[in-house]
Amino acid sequence: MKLATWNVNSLKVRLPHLTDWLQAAQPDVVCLQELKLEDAKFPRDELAAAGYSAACSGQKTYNGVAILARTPLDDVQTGIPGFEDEQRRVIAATVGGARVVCLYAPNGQAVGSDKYEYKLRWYAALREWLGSELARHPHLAVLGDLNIAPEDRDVHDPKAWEGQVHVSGPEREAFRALLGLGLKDSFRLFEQPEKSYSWWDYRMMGFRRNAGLRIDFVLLSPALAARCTACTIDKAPRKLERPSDHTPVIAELA
DNA sequence: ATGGCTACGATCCGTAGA
Repeated sequence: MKLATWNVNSLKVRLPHLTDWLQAAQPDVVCLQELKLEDAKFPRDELAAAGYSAACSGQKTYNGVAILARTPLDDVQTGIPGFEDEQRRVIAATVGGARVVCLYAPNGQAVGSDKYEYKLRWYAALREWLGSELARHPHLAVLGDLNIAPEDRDVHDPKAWEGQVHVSGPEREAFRALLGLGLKDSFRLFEQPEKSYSWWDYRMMGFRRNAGLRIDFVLLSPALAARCTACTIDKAPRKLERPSDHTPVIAELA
């Protein structure tokens, strides 16, 4: 079983890339972020033709998340229970015996800003919720754009980024708190190439210079981590014309 | 030099992303 996550940065613009990639990569479950479209405009028919059913929680212009699967999606839930939020950042569903949580974490804009405080509050609520989800669902997979680079090796230029949003101490603590629940960063279960990233700035030829961050993750509960045989970053879609600034991350489960 | 792209929804520029 292949589980993947991809921040597509506009599903409308990236739909051709997505359908080509589904064909090439053959994932079983795909978590998408930054759809930037309302549910009424979700391309359900095109994705069904590609062999995927979908659950989505979209909004105009900003945010928006979806889960695609080759098999039916059950018990779909949106948002973090008890955390009031207009922004569509969270969707969960049961698929193939696993509980799958798809996340688009807040960006945070700048350390100390209102958006940064919102990011930390969002993470505090997320941690509480995922703790109870882990107790309820031993087979839990948490995928998405977490907008935190957890360690310096996940940052192309740690000196330049020091103290900035995405790498600040409180953000890294929030990430570690998820691992503290028992979730495993599946990418780090395996030998990986140095300077592996999942996002590159559109500006300054970020991709060509490999000036990136690793901010997209497949986190697995202990039971699923034990079944994980690989986790890879697929850079192919980032090389296309008009790419998303993020590229897919894929975990394989035996 | 705090910019540089890209998407969006509004106009021919502002907001947001990371």
